[in-house]
Amino acid sequence: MPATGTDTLPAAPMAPRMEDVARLAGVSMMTVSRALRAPGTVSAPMLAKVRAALRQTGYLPNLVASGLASSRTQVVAAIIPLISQPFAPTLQGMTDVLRASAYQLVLGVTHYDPRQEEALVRAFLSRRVDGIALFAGGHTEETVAMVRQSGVPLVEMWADPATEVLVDSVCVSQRLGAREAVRHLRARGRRRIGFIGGATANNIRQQARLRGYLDGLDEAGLPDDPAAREVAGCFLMEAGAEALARLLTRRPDLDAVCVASDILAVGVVFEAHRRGLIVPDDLAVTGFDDAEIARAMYPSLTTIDMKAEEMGRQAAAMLLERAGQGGRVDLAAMPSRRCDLGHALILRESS
Amino acid sequence: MPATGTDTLPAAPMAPRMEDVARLAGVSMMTVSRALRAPGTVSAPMLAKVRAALRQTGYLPNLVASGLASSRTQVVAAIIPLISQPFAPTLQGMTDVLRASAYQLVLGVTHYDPRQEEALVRAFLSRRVDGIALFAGGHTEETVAMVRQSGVPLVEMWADPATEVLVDSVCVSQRLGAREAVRHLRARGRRRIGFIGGATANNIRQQARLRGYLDGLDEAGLPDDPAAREVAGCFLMEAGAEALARLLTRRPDLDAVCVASDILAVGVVFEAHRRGLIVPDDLAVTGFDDAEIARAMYPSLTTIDMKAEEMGRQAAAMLLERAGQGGRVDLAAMPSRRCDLGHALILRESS
DNA sequence: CTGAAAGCGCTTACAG
DNA sequence: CTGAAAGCGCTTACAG
Repeated sequence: MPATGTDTLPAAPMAPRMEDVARLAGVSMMTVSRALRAPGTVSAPMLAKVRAALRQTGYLPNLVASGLASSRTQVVAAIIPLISQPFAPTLQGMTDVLRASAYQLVLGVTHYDPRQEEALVRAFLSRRVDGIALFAGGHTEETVAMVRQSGVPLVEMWADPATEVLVDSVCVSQRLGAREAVRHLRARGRRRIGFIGGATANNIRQQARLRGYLDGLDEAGLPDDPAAREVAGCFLMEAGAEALARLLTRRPDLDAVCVASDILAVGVVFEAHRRGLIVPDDLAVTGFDDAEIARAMYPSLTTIDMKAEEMGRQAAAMLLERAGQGGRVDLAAMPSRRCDLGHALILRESS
Repeated sequence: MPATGTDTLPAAPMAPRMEDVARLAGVSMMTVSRALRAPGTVSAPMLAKVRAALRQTGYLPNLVASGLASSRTQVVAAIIPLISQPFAPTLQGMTDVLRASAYQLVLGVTHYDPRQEEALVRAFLSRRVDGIALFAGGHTEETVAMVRQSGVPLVEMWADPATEVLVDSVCVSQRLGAREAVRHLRARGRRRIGFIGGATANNIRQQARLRGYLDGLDEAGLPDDPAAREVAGCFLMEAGAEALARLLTRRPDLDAVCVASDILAVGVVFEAHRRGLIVPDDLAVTGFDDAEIARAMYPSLTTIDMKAEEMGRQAAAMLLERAGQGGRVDLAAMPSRRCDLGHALILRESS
């Protein structure tokens, strides 16, 4: 069977286009387009014809084409440091809100690297997303320049109220939260309160929490002892465990540790048990974020609730509002908005 | 100042287009397009002119337009049940692989609901993604029909090797894994081995793990005691704790529990401690997935490694390969591919 | 190696 | 309320 004529082959089953639906319904493309986006503006008989044709063809609108024509992609980007606690709930909150508005979420992970954040912002601007949610602080100059020039709606999440932000932001009181943790430990009679946190470079959250710890010591008239502070290598439980081990080598007499992350705090509690220390009797521990495990573990973990999921919901809502108002944002002219979620000390068994 | 003439207003700072770059460089749009996508096909002097213009304008290609023109969006969709352990590492693996190929990831969350999965598949097909990664099993008929008709490259993740899949798949031996967990507990001398898992409706992973547990009992000549099995209400640690509480009410003499999820198993261990039971002396516990906490907790958790991150990497790689080969997939004509990651028993302190 | 033309599948803006 | 025309910003396919 040589040289099969192309006319004898079944046509490639192309996805039906709006024009196909229109022809089948006996109306113009515009009527189909309206029936889809604003059914109220189409007469009942027309609408019925269109809907029948829609059903018959199994038509799926091409959102790439509509994105090009309308300059609105109905896509929002989320840029997070890691796909893990406590950021996963923030992502969850965003997808929940976006779903209700038929928006989709594109995801980028920076691994706490400002250069990777820059590459992601560039990629998302190229995709003409309708908004970008990212973490406050630690941006390169180029990232800031691109965002400003593009005018894309932007919201910075996990900012401390004192953080300088670019435009809109959702913030939580991280500095006050850490101070409250120290106050609480003092009220429980603890006198030698250590601190374990993550690296502060490019991480304004860890910076604010460390400052809050120092505020707390200061307020209590306790001296800051740098040897009673330790930095965990990364945000893994094991890194928290290792940090406690190093800390106890230098300061075996600590009776409390304020830990700037639940993930690290969980590792701290496990390491304490491993060493035969009883939490909280021998060592009180407070965490940060109120991750799932803080409530579930035994002993349960006293922590500062950062409202991770609500933060995602608010960020998505702010982005949708900007997008609904027309899209472009002039950073110089528009008033920026801030949503402050505060913080909450959650008392549990570990302190 | 009435009626400001529009010609006196500064033009809205539109993002530069390829045409603007071409004009500045004194070349045609095609040359700019080639310089961007296949620099090797452009002469050195031309390339230099284009690159200078690119730099000067700060041009960001419009990927929406190029997606429409080329029918390739460079976007892949991931549809997962929940943004949490053990799926977060799968997502992480996908983003890592996709980043290297300049693909982006759109995310959808089903909450284990086939109807939500269907809505997400529809939305992603409308966006003309170049591939979809979703979880094996639990699809509606409509989901299957849409995927088949669209011909979009698809890969099902977290399948058991025996699972019937639509096209390509990445699988892990969940049934064999559970059997091995029971074997291990038997070898440790345990005789009354209970089981805790999640709901099996729409969840082939939990189905396979339960079957593997029954295989293990059968192999050991132990009778299946339905009262020694319990279903957790959801995949939260607390649900695991509650499940153990119910189980011990009926069968207080269990000396081991095979748990079909690390998250649940962690809750089981905490609940055991809460009740003064020593793990593993009084109660041995095995988990499933090898989540971060399995290694970090004290006592550390014996578990079955499901290679969550590698699964994401493989799924992304398979999708990229299909996309690179031209895109459309004819399910009837093309051979489907399967990647089997096996499983591994990780021995730790809890058993 | 370079470019002019046509077209991807929609929506915007304007008529009627 | 409905429709014909133009255009969104690229790439494909074809010439030279």
